[in-house]
Amino acid sequence: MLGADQAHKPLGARQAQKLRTRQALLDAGLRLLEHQSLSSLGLRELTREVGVAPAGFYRHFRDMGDLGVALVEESFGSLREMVRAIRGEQAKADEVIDGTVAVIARYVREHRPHFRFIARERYGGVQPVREAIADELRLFAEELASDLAAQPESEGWSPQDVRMLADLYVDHMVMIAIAFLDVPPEHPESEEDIANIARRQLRLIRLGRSHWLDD
Amino acid sequence: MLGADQAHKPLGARQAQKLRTRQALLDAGLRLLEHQSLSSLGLRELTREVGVAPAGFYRHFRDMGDLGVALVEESFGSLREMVRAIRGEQAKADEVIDGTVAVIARYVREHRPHFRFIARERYGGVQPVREAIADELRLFAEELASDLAAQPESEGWSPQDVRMLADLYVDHMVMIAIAFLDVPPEHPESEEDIANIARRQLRLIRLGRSHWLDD
DNA sequence: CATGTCAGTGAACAACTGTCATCCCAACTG
DNA sequence: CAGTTGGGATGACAGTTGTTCACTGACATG
Repeated sequence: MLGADQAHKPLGARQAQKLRTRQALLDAGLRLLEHQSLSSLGLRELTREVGVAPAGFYRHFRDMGDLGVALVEESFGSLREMVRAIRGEQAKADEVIDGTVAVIARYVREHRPHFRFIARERYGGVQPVREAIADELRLFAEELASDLAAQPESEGWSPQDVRMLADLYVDHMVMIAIAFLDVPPEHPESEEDIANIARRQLRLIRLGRSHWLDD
Repeated sequence: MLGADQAHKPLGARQAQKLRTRQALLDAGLRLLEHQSLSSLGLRELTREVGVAPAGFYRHFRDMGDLGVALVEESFGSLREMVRAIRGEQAKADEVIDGTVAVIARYVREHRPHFRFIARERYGGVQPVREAIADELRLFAEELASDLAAQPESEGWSPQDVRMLADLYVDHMVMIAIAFLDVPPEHPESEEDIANIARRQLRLIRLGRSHWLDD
């Protein structure tokens, strides 16, 4: 009755199976959502794909929006690794930009369905999912803002200006990731073109940043 | 059999009525799409709202995607006026930015359902609609690029760099418009906050532009 | 005035949808 | 080893969905 054990090692075979079905539902959902949006995904369509009775869905999720929120958390979970990778490396300005674009490209390459889902549902028809994505992105922007504020280039900047720069960066990084989504996975030759444009755009923003206090 | 008359004045009462129901379908669609996405909008749900038999829908559109594409054209039709308003005025740099943000705000205020539709379906589940939106935005970016290229600030710029700047501007203007979407129409007091952030972001991009060739 | 065109109708189709009460049986608990 | 728990299956419920069809009647045309 108390849910998962406090110690997470000895997971009963009972709840292990439950988690497996839950994960199967999430995986199948992500697969089906590659070519349609969440609001048009049917409960039976999903359970049919997994091989589970329709009623079994309710053992794991209240409704489709609930599953969508779970998918948001899963997506941003793997994105958080990407963020740490960017924040970790301290290097020259151009190297930071190159590394950022490379990490975005890698993330999209390795988590394509996840990010496609995020892009599609960011302004999609299911409100709780929209809000979950907005929350995650806001959290992302706040972390980036505190990083930027700690850098010497931000000396003399007001907190509001740092935040507006962070928002600009986050919005644009999402746009970059979406651009990477369009390159066909079978032959990623055009990926370098997109990366080139993205790098120049980020460089232009950085240039604007370094002259912000020029008067 | 030849469709509409070449002279568009003497419109038969017959086809006038047809256009009226077609417009009624588009209007009702836009209304219903305010809180859901196109892929979840049902054909019967729409015809019921208009007061037309379900089969009557096919007299005007092949399917829902077809109606969606028509809505895209309608949306960008009113947006084109906004673009002309921005391109028309020639003024100091800061005034251009202020005017741009103001025009975006006005467009969203006056065509809120149209733009909400665009934002939701830009990466939504219906492929033809996605492509129609992408085409319109690409056209927009090309026009903006030719405008930018004609300005003295672009001297020495490669066409590719002008285009990457135009893409950056277009993407960000869309983000600004989406931000305006979230302000409640009943009391638009927070609109000025969003406008302030948007102006500073555009100013930062312009700053980067003016130092692009600095070395 | 007669004829044909065609936007819109109403009925019927098969397939699908979310939801529920119920039972089953493997896995846990003491 | 008994008893309880709970994930999953079953089958049925009442609606809804998109699509097709023959049709009607107001308009347009010759």
